[in-house]
Amino acid sequence: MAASETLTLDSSTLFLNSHNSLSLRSPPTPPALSASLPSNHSPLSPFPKHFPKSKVIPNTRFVVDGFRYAGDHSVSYFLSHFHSDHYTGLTPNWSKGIIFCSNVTARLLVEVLKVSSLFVVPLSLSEPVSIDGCEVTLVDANHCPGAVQFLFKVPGIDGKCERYVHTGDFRYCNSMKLEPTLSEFFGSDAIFLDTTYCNPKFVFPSQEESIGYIVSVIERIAVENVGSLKSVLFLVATYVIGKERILLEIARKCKRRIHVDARKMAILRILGVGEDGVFTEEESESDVHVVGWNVLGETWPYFRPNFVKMKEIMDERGYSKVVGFVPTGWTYEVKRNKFAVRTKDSFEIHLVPYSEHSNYDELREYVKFLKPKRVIPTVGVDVEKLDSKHVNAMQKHFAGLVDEMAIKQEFLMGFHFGSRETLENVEEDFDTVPNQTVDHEIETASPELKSSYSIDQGRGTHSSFPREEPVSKDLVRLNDNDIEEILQELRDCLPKWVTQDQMLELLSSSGRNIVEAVSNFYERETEFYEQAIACTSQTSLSNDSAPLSKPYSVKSPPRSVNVFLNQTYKSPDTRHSIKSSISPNKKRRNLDDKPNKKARTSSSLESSGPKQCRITRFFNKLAPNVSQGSGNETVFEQCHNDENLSPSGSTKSYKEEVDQFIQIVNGSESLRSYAATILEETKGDINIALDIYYSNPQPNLDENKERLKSSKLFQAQCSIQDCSLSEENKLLEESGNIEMPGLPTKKVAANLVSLTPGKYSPIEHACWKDGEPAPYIHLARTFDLVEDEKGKIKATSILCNMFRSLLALSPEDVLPAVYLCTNKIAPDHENMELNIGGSIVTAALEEACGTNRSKIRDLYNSLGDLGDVAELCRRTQSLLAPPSPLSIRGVFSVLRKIR
DNA sequence: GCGATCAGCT
DNA sequence: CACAGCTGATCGC
Repeated sequence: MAASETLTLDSSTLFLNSHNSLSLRSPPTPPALSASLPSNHSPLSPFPKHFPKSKVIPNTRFVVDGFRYAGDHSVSYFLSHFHSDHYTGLTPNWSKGIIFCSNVTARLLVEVLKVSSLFVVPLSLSEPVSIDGCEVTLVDANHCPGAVQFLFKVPGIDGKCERYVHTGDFRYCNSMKLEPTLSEFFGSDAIFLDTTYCNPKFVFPSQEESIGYIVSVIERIAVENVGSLKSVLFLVATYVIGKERILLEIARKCKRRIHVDARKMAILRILGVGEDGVFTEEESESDVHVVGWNVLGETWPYFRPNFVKMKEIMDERGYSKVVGFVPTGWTYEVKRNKFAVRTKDSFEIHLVPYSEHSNYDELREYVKFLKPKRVIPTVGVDVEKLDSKHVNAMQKHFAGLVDEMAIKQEFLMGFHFGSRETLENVEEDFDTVPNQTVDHEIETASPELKSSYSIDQGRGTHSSFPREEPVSKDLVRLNDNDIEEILQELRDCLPKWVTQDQMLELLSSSGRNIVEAVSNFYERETEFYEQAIACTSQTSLSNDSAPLSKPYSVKSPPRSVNVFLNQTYKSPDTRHSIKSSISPNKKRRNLDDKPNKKARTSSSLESSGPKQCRITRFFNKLAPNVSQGSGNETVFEQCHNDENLSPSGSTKSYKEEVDQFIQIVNGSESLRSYAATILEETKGDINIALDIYYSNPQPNLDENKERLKSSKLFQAQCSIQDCSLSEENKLLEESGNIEMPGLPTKKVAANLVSLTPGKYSPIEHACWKDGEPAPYIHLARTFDLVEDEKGKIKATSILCNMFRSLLALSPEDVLPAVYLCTNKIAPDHENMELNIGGSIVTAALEEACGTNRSKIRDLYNSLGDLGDVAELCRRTQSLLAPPSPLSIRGVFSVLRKIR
């Protein structure tokens, strides 16, 4: 097969052929078999409701290591490696589907487990094949011989290709970074990860170190006993498949043959290791003998040596000393260069940590390398039940390494799409999976496909599956009508000022995926907006995108399209948090007279957008580096420090900031003194200064200045930033009803939300108006209060009030708000965990939505954390808002409104 | 009676 | 604390 060609397989065809061959071979077909054989016109049945998520690849019928769950729902099975906990369900009578695996595993299946080769399809490493319209690649897993990881490219809903990595059992090693195919899986939709040792407490050295230790012990003891012939017996405990490397390395480095029993020898032959005679079945030819796993002692729950057995063996085989090695998965007793040793009389047992699973750091390294959208643990969780608590706990270990923005965005999208989700509702999409009915295959099935081994050779055809990256840049292959249709769709979803060129760019960089294109647009809306301004010099713009509709002009160098096309749209350099200037590190830096110009510049430019960011905007923002927060500091302490650190000396000119400010707003020098005043007030914080400026669009300077100074709102804003809530409240209580044109928030005391539920009016006491998107400040205030609140009942009530306002005024924002509550929260509180439990949020929702606890509990148990929230919000929405059609346009118009 | 599954043990 | 795998009891069709 030429390298450029891709073998194309179809599991249904293979399956039917195998069955035909089977019945030809043994004419009296067992009734059970014919019953289980799918009829020609019945499609595969849907996956069972509670099919383990970690064993099925979304949007396919591919089942990985899930033979015990085999059934009529699939004929495409994958086996990552030959360990019984992964192949349980497979028997010599297996006939429920085609098994795809590595060559080595295929041989083991056929020769050891006696599975019919008709159902086994071996695949080569690193050679993509097309199976059922999906591209599948096997790469080595550095586990036991034959163990592979599976890489899947699955055609997605909008012609976009979804990518999944299933590691099987694996131990990460650096050479994986060199695997060329793997580079196509950066940012995969999910990685199914072997989380066996996903906990920092499991520490073990590299395999090389462990092997080195064993070798050194053998050599040392051999030298010590050099006088006496054949006196010391070395025993190495292994299991059936795995840890062969230890044996090979002992043989190589100690220049010894290794004795194994006949059974082990047969396996080794199948594995193709030790062909050059390193292994022998003759005891007398070696003083290194392989023994079964539990011969030297029981390993669980803790190691208990079996010296009795060792003595038996010693006497049997005529030695005077026995040294055993137990290569256990890990040991807690790893001291510096010392492994645990148990000795008695002339026996010693060395417990050697030798793992064929990744350790904690390696897992994180791999996830960091691939930066997937999700991590799906395959081990250590009860895969049968979707115990989301466990899964979530596991996933926490990878926070910051996964593409969190993508997850959040997807999550929001899923919400707007209703049930159309990728991972959560996998089974609902099974009926629509293409090419997966068995009916038409019978005609296309080639009669010569008697043995699936033969398939491997002959029938390679060009794959219809696109080989290029999902982010395809050519639109050439589409005809004009298609393009126009897509553009129209996009036009409906985007603000009017977006140009056709910009839309084409978006489409191109999103692989023609409209959903993604729109997402990307909102990611980069500021840049696009600037481009539009630069190109058209318009000052008055369409008013259908709320945040950008205000006619303020932005003077900024027109950015060339290429500049940011060449950037990843999530590049940290271009996506600064809108509030990043108050994140602890930066703020301190600024006050230390070491302003980070770059950071300030970009964050200021960022803030040239809306004055009051929306709740939903959070999801547009780059995930902050989680390690950056010190963790224990609260915002309150932080701000306190700031005040101490910024005495009157802060009247220093802020010249750079003023320059920036003027450049951002419109460049007129007449603004200079005004700008300087605001910046002085805001201690040089351009973000706030801009907020203030834009909240007073008519700069009658002196008057404005005075107004600003006395503006309770301004002070309130500052104090929100500074987190001195009591001050703010006092000011707000004194304040009248000064109208602030263009400012979305009403002047409402920050602490109203802490009123008792009876006294709190969700509409009157909210800080924004009906129909408007909810502002962050709503959450920020609530979180401030809740954080300070010790009493659970009070905290619940505060949150409850918060949700009541959201439900009443901006129901669309409920979900983001819940999400923010249960995870990271508003920008002001970036890098802080809200110090409340999910139960309080639940209780608040319960009260706010009028649901009862058991319903929420049920949802929580059946759907998991995110699902629970999404479902809850869906229900809440259906109760409190008129049901909206879940069309794509509806979705985006909703999104547009939110933003 | 048979295969699938599980507890218990190595 | 969860590395693999065997065996015999039990379940269920």
